[in-house]
Order: sequence, then structure tokens, then C-alpha cells
Amino acid sequence: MEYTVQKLAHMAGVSARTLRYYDEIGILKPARMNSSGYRIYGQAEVNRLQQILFYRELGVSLESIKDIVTAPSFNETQALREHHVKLLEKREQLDVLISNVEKTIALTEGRIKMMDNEKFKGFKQKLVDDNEANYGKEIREKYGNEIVNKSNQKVKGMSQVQYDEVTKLTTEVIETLHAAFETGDPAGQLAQKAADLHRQWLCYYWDSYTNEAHAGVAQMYVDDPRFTAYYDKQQPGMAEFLRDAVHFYTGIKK
Amino acid sequence: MEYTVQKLAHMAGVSARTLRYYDEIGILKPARMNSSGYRIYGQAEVNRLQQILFYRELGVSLESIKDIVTAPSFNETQALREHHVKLLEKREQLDVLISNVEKTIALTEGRIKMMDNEKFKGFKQKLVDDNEANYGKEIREKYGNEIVNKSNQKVKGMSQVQYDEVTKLTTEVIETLHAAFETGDPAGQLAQKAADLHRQWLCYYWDSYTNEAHAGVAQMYVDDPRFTAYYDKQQPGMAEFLRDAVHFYTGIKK
DNA sequence: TTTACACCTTTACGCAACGTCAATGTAAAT
DNA sequence: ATTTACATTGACGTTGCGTAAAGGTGTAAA
Repeated sequence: MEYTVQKLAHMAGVSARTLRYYDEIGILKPARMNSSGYRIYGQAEVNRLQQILFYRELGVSLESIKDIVTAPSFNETQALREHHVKLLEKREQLDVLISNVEKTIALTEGRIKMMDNEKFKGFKQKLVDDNEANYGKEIREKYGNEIVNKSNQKVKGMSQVQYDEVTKLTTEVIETLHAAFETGDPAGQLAQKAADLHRQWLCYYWDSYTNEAHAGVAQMYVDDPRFTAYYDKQQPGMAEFLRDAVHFYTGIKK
Repeated sequence: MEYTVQKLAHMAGVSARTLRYYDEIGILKPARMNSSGYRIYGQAEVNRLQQILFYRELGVSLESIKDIVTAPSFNETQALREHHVKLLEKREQLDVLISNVEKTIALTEGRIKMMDNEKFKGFKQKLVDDNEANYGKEIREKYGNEIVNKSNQKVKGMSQVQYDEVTKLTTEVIETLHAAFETGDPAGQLAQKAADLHRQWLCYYWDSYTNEAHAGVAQMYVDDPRFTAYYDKQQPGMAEFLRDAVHFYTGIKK
């Protein structure tokens, strides 16, 4: 009928430390202390502990459990429903993680089989990473999930030849952009060539190209400081220049 | 081309504190320090940070990331594969959690609709909890998943009338057992009545009853200290007595 | 030139939920 | 009477940073 810490701990499958901690934070006080200062728990405490452990199993924080078990009129169903939503979100996140890990494994395996070039190592991954981890969210918001997924799909499906092409294209874009920037005219020949190279570059990542989307991305280069930093680190004002060039190229002003 | 903490932090979408922390734990040292002790990062560090963030996104611990990014010949695929397994386990756990929360919500809703009795509150839940969280694993191991699931199913499907019956039965078992214990004879009339009540009680949880299983559970009452504690808290030796009584009742000695 | 202001530095405490000594006192069993 | 098992409080360690605090720089405007 009465239990010391160890006894209760063993019964409930938790540690004695846990019970002392629960005492400390006030979610499970012992029924009384004996003459030597031992914690003595009764039936009521056993029941309460079971409630606590139940909610703990559900992943509820002790802080929230405190509210649940102390407030007598607390709406359990409501709390559970909220927790349910959180769990579902968590699972979704986890699913994304899992599929990303799976994709990465497939990628690295493919890479290894494909070639042994050290320089190549990690770069395709980085491509996926750049697009996905850094800008994935924004792009998803603006252009939807499908485009991003297809983009990543395309990167993963690239052969080394294609990879080399896109790498070359990347430097070409930058170099042409530099030269064009000197002229100062985003509508000029060089700038339009840069815009065209940029379109080609985009087409390595995108499944379908539209002027609209191209112009949108160009605008984002200016709006998003991380993009701006990337382009402007070469030359201040570069991001804006590229945007203007693309806007001329696509015939779309945003 | 070169970045201070803030710059790099902003670019990568992390805090400056994070970068200092990464420096501290040695997974991302700056390229150099300037004359005033400022951290200066270069392109190599940007790349490395991107790798780090990539793995972080995947939920890998910084400790593991350290191994990945510092050891040049570290088998990435192997590491990812292990992480993959962990993630799958996590998702399984999460699925269990989710279904439990769903069941509990259904249960509490049913309870509320069924009646308004305060005393009843939380107890059916506790029944499921007791069986599942505390003894579920052992019972599953010995008698398989199906029996346990069906048991929980039965509890959840119980009406209040049935619940009252099983509650009454519980006290009857205990009381009869007490009286029988006085006689000291596990083969006597009282003890056999207790064993029979115990069988009836079991049948509220089990879908199919067998002498074998009944005898097995009785033995478990002695083997498992948590069960022993439960029965012995009334009277020391009670668990053994009940086991003996049931063994006589079922005609099975283990 | 001074001053404002943004940015840098290190140091160090705080968070959640305990695990894990350490030092010491008590109950129970031999 | 002594061993053994278990009780107590106290305090530090864990992970991945957030968040001051106290003070030194870098640059641009007044």
C-alpha cells in the first residue's frame, strides 16, 4: 500500500532519480515523508504517476503534463487534439527527412559507381543542398512543390557530362555578367547574352521554363539578401543588373 | 570572397552564435583571424558549412557530422545508412504514439458521451495503460501481439456496465483471495473460488481463454516483481498463493 | 575630430529531463 | 555487530545553441 522511491520506480519502470525530479518540479509530491526524510508514496500517487507516464509516452512535455494533472478542469480532449496535430506535423517532417536521406544515399552510391573523381565529390549533393536547404522554401512557396522536386530529380539524374556542362555554364554566366556589367547597359548585347546563358543554366534545374518564372527568380535575386550577397560579392549591384537584364530578356517587369 | 561571422551567418541562414559554437567544437574553424581577432571565413568554409547544414537538416548530431566532415575517408554512405535506420525506428515509434493518441481521443469522447461519472474518468484509460505500457511487452513476448491487441480492443469496447462488473470482480478476487489465504490451502474451496473469479476477470481482457495461458499468467505474478509487489502489498506471499491456487484450478504446473 | 552606431570578441548562465557520481545517513538481514 | 541495500541532498554533465554582459573595433555622419 505504501512505497519508497525504489519500489515505486521499479513498479512503474522509471528511475528513482526521475521520481525525485518529479518531486522537485512539483508534478508528483510523495504522500508524506517518514521520520528519516524518506519519500513515501501511496495509492493516489501511483495513479497520478500512471497518468503522468501516460502523457509522457505521448511525448507531452512535463510542463504541459503539470497543467494537465494539476488543473482539475483542464480539457484533456482539447489538449490531446492539439498534441495530435503536433505529432502529425512531426511525422511529416520525419518523412521528408527520411526521403532526403534515401535520396542522398542513392546519390552518393550513383556518384561512386559513376566515377572516381575527387573534385566531383560532394558537389552534386551541394547542388541539391543549395537549392533545397537554402532556397527550397522560398521557391516552393512561389512556384509550388512540384517544380522543386522535379528540379532535384533532374540534378540527381545528371550524368557527369551534364554536370560538367552546368558547371561550365555557371562560370560562363558569371563571366559574361561581369563583362556586361562593365557596359552598364542591361539591355545591351552582352547583358542579353548573360540572360540567355542564365536561362540555359536554369533549364538544367527546371523541368519547364517560362518567362514569368525566369523573371520571378531574377527579382528574387534582388529581394533575398542571401542571393544578393552571392551575386554582389563579385560586384556590388550585380544582382540588380542581372535582374534588369533578365527583365529585358523576358519582356516582363515585375 | 571573405566573410565575417554575421555575413556568413546571414548567408547561410544561421546565427552568429552557431558559427562561434561550431568553431568552439571544432567542426568549422575560420580560415584566419584578422588583427583584431575577428573570425574571417573563406570559400572553403562556406562549402564546409553547407555540408554541415546539409547533414544537420537530416537530423544527424553534430558529433557525427564532425566525423563525417573531418575524416576524409569516412564512409558517408555507411553513416547515412545507419542514420536512415534510426529515422525509420523513430517513425515507427511516432506511429505508435499517434495511434495511441487517436485511440485515447476516441476513448475519452466515448466516455463523455457514455456518462458523466467523475469516478470513471481516466480509469479505462488507465486499464489500457496498465496492460499496455507496463506489462504489454512481456505479455506480447509470451502470448503474441494478437492477444494483447484484442485485450485492449475489448477494454476500449466496454460499456460502463461491463466496466462496473470488472471493477466489482477485481475487488471480489482480492477479497476472496484474502479469505482463502487465511485457510493456507491453495487447493481448498475458497482458493479455488478465487481462482475461478480470477479466470472470469481475465476473460474480460482476453478473447480466448486457455488453462495454459491462465497458468502462465499466474506464474508470471511470481516471476515479475512488479506483479509480485502488487499482490504482496496486501499480504506477503499472496502472489505465490494465487499462483498455486490457479495451478490447482487449471491442473497445470509450470 | 569626435561621436554615434553597428559589429566584433570572450565569458558564462539557461533550457529539458534526467544520468551519474559523491558524501552521508538509515533499514534490514546475517 | 557488521554487512548489504537503499535512502537523502548536492552538484555537475549532457545537446545545440539563445541570450545577456562587459568590453574592444570599424566606419560613417556631424
